[in-house]
Order: sequence, then structure tokens, then C-alpha cells
Amino acid sequence: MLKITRKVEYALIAMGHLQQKEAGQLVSAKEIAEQYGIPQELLAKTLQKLAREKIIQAVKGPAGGYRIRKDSNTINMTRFIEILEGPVGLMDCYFDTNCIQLNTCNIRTPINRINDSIRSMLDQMTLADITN
Amino acid sequence: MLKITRKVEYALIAMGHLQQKEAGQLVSAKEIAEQYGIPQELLAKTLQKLAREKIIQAVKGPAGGYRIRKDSNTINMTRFIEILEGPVGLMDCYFDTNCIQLNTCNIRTPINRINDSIRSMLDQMTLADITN
DNA sequence: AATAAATACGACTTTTTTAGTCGTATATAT
DNA sequence: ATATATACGACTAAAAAAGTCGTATTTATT
Repeated sequence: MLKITRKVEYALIAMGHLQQKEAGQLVSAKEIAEQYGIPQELLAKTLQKLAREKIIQAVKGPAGGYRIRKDSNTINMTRFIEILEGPVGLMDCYFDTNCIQLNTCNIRTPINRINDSIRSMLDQMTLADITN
Repeated sequence: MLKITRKVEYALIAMGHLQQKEAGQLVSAKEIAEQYGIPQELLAKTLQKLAREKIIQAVKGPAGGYRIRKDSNTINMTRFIEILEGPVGLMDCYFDTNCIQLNTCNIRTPINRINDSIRSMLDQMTLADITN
């Protein structure tokens, strides 16, 4: 429980790596995958998601790869995680109110308070806090 | 990600229910399961774990069931969750250092800082905060 | 123009985890 | 005795996560 998925783990490792490079320098998914011993295909798909959301920039073709964007370290962790995994919530009913037990449920409110706490913690944390 | 498991969810619902009863009153797993529409066997096993850890008290035989212990609402959430699910950590390496990538990993330290924050949040939160 | 190396992306399979079920033993009030 | 409750391990089913594959597209290099 409360585990981060590999997708996020790999993405953070990659962001950390990109951040160390000089501004504008491109690094391929292959290079990162080899260096950290993670599956290339999976990392690639993960980076593609980040590129779609403009967290990083992708360049095609040989000698292509990914590079950090200037403001990428201002991205907060809630956003980052949700790009890769979808909604961050201890229970589904934080977002989705289709639960049949909603009316009888006696813990929804307090659980969602915890949820708020975790989210606001992650909101206040930027990528730079992790990768620097 | 960051989801709570059903076991914990069911356990919290049950604790909330028990807390509402008068001190010393017994409630069976069956009764709780029926009232909240959750699988009886699963709830029973969950409550058994809590009983083993002295969070609640079990009484066998007809008219038996479970009751709250006087101090059960002073139990902190980290403890409660870990009784049911084992170690709370965003990554396994928070507890287990068998990861092959430990030396090349560039995110272990920062991730574990987040982990500490979440844990200390849960440490400071008692069952009473949830079930009252 | 051809080639090779990179991203893009959906479909698929495998593995792991979580959820739920079942059988059997034990205790105990009636 | 019997019925009803907890106790608990083994098993099965379902869901989620992890990983793989195939194919298309872009583009630097030759």
C-alpha cells in the first residue's frame, strides 16, 4: 500500500538524469535505460507521456532524445504523478462517487481528509525537490 | 497508486462501527458485514488480525463478537495500516535494501524523505481521528 | 534516395498483488 | 447436543501493474 509505481519511479530517475545534463542536451531513452538497468520500452512510453504534457521536450530522429524544459522543475508532484498514473486518492470515492455504499459509509469524510493532507504535501513539492 | 487496500478500508469501517456502540458491547463480523455490504469472511479475517494485535477484543461462541478496547483510539495510523498490510513505503527500498540498483539510484534519498513525511503524518493521526 | 536511429503509440502477454472463498478446528451459550 | 461465533491456513479469482511487441513516423547521415 501507498506504493509508488515503477512508471513514476523510472520517470523520476530519468528526470534526475536529464537535470544533470547541460541545458538543451538531448538524451535518448535507450541511454537512460541502459545506465540505470530499466526496461527501455517502458521508460520510452513513460517519457512519451511526459513529453505529451510538455514536462520534457522530445526530438525525433537519430541523435534525438529528450531534454528538460526550463520550467520543468516547478512542476508539482501531484501533477507529475497524475500524468503517469491518474488520480491520486486513497479510495476511489475521492474522485468517483459511484460507490453503492456511499450513504452507509462511515469513513469517507475522514479518509478524504487524510487524502487532502497527502495531496497538499505533494502539491507543495516540486520536481526539483526530488531530482536535485 | 497511493491507494489504501480494502482490508484497511473494511477495518476502518468496522472500527467506526464498534466505536459507536456502548462500551463493552459485542458486535459480530457477520452483523458488520451485512450492514455495510462487505464480504463477511474477509472482514472476519481482518478483524482477527486486529484482535491478535490487541487492537480489539474477540469473544467466541454464540452471542460472541468483537469489542473495542479502551485505548484503541490512541493507536496511530501507521501502526494500524502496517498490522493489516505490512510496511508502508513508497518504494520497497525504504525497508529492504536488496535492490540491485541501489548504488546507481539517484532518487532513493529524496523519495525516502517524502516517505518520512507521509509516515510522520500517519504517525500523528490516531484511529480516533478517523472513526469519530 | 536509402538507411539507421530515434520517438510515438496501441495491442498484447506476463507477473504480481489484491480480493474473495472454502474447509476445518475450536470455543461457548443455550 | 446443537447452533453460532471466532481462528486460520489453503486455495481461487479478479484486478492492477509491469513488461513486450509490432508498426508507423521523423530525420540526420551517407
